[in-house]
Amino acid sequence: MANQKLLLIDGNSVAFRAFYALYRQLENFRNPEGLHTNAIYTFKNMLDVLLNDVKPDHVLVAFDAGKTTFRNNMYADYKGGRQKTPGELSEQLPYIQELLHDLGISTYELENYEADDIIGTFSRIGEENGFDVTIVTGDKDLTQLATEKTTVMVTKSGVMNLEAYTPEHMKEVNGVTPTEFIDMKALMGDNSDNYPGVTKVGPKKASQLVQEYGSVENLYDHIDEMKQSKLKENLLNDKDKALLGKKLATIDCQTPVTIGIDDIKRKDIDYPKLRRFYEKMNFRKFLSELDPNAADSENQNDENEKVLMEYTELTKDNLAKVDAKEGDTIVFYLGMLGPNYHLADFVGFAFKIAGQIYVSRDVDLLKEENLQHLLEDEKIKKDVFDLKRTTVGLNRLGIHAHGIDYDMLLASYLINNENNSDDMAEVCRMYGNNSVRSDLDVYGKGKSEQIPEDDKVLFNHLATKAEAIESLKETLLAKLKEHEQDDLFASIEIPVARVLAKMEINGIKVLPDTLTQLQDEFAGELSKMEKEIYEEAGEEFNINSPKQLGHILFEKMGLKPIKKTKTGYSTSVDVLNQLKDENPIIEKILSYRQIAKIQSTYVNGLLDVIQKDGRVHTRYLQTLTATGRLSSVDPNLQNIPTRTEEGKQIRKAFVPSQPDGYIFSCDYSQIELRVLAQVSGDEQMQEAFRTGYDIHAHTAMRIFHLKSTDEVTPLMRRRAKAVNFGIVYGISDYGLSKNLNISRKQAKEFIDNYFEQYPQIKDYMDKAVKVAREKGYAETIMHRRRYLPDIHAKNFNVRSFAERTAINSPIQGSAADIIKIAMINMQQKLDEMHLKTKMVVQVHDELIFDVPKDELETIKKIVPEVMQSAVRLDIPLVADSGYGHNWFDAK
DNA sequence: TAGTTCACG
DNA sequence: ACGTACGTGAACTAA
Repeated sequence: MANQKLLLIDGNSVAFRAFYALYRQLENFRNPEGLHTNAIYTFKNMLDVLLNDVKPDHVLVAFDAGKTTFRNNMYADYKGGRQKTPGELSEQLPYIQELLHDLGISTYELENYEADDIIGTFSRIGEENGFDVTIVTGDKDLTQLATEKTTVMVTKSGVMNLEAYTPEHMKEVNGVTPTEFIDMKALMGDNSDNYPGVTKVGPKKASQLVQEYGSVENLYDHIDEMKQSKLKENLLNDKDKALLGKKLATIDCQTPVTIGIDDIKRKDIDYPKLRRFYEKMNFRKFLSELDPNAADSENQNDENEKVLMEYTELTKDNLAKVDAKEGDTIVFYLGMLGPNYHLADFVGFAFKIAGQIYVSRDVDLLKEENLQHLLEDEKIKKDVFDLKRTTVGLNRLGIHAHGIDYDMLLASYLINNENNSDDMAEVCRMYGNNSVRSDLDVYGKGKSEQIPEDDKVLFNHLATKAEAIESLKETLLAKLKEHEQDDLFASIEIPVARVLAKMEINGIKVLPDTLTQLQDEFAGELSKMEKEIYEEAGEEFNINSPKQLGHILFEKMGLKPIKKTKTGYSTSVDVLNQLKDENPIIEKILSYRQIAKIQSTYVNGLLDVIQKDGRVHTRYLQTLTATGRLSSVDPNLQNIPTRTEEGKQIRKAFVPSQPDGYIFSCDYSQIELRVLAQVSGDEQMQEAFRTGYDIHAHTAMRIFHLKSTDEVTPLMRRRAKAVNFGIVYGISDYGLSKNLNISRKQAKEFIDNYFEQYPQIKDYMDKAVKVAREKGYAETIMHRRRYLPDIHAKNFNVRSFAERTAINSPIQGSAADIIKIAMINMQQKLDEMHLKTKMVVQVHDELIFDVPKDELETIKKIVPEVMQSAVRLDIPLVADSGYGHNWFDAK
């Protein structure tokens, strides 16, 4: 018979991980009493996985008892300086214990000892009683307990991802055995436990020493044999620290526990109590798991209680009841199936007017005179969830919405774009409203997506949405105000949403014939290249498969793999570029890839999305990016090729709606660097922009210490340009060296020179990071926020990333603010002047127009003017333009 | 559905 | 000593 299984869990450490795994959801996980529940929820999820995997007969969850332990007697500062447990977590700990008891799982804590020691003790007891032991923790310290019979599982990222430390795995990771790991820690110290170890000895050196000497004691016994070095000196100086470290690092496996192995056998689950617990915590998922049969009625009750709302179903006969007058504010919700509102089926709609809710599944009712009037009258204000979606949807019904001044989706995106969702249920939940069911729930997904047949279900759904838009409006507006974002909301995002709706509805004309021509050309080239590649390779294979390609290049042909990915060899461009000279096949693969990309993504991709009107209608996602930029989908019009000759051909298919008209394009010159010059206030760079220099040449002159820009060579300019870009991204010498293919040292020199020449930019970068640390977010010129919780991360990489983000976001985001303002002003100008020209595409720093022949001269004049005057900065904004009979010629 | 690659600013 | 440029979307393969 197989051994019995014992599962030991480090309660505090796992709760800690669980808490931070869902830290971003902290405020979404609250029970009705306001208690945070994210750690409890995640802990239970993880426990389920463990119980299922390990199938233990005995389980113990150990907790830390008090503040001080026997280790503090040896070293007063043990764990000193550690940030204290956040209140939002400590309030959850008692409930985790309660949950465990309801589940029939024992918990234990022992005065004067840490959870580690309890676990050590029970792993020993378990082994002695013939158990296979599994330990689960978020703390690597416990890996010293790994033996042939004991496996230590340590959380990697999040909670669900565990790394199993067996003695073999320890050897792989640290180069030492589990017991030797104690000596390793003694030498290197432990920052988080606040003991120092030996000066200048880190994990690598410590591991080496332990491998050589076996233990700290043995090392010092033989230290005289070591030849004189800084290391030896440090070891001698810090001998006390090393010996103390060893004591601190050693887990006590002989603690005087007052319970035995039989006491921690799993007991029966107390279902009634567990149910009450889940109810108290508002854990609907676990409740429905409890007994799936009862779940339906449970949910039903729940729903009835919360959602059964008063509403009137609208029909042709009672339409007259629905009425509002100028100055009134009403709520409107238009339901559509699926994300693409240009094509989606209508589901129904809801109004809330003067406390009354009206619903119907028949959207044609909206065309009835009084309803259409409600929606089109500018003076009757409408509150909605997703202005753009609603406007485009109504437009398909021939209704031209006006007077939508409030959009719940946009508001919640501005308040916090981090966990923003376009699912209304999720947005509501963030603000403590759980009444709205998610569309996924109500409509289903994929093949089984459908409109509920039951009127009650559908109407309740629509009604709760109308209700929630209204009931949360005050909260959201107050938040906007608190963030000083009322202006950003009302004067930028709402108006730009209206502009975007117009652009999407209009679409841009794409000629299928131009694309099919390209399709033939590319198909010919591709099959030719394919043959050549097969010949060189000596066999046929799928060139598009990185796996197969890697096999051919690096195994069959013996080229040296430069980079690896998670799954195998990397075959990306920069790898292949480095291998170019090795074999002629490389060049062919590169060209093949390039053409294949253009063929599948752009030629075929675009052909698939041309609508009946001969146009493509993209959707601009206004509530997605972290920085405030737009993104574009179905199709993405923001990444149409421009860098290669073949790619550019695609642009020839984008044409004006009238055969003799023009595509007019206007883009900001260096907008991000100009924003940087503005927000940093750097005199040198501002001066360069004011005098209209070529900014990259100017930078080259300065960082290479030249007298004039005449001395700048193309190489210098190229390098200076890369540095300018790097600065915007939050530069590092490594990144720059890789980008420019130069040494890291040289890259560092460029950067140092740069900061010397533009000192205020350096100040800006430091300040951006500092401010983000203090406030927890970065901000654009228009108060658009980006929260950066990772700025406090312990992990260097995670933190560094947040720091670069703190530098980049205000720059990228302010540039996004500026072009949004330009778009609003531009549309207003087009309207005022009654022009037929349409704004059709936005590509971050560029606007594209569909211009009738006779308006070209006007447009040439007003577009750059409007863009350049969007905001007033200390330096000029410059916009360059071009035009032609298609997008290709518009440059 | 995740991972890789590559198109854009 | 750490291991990196910032922001996106789509196609494809392979599980």
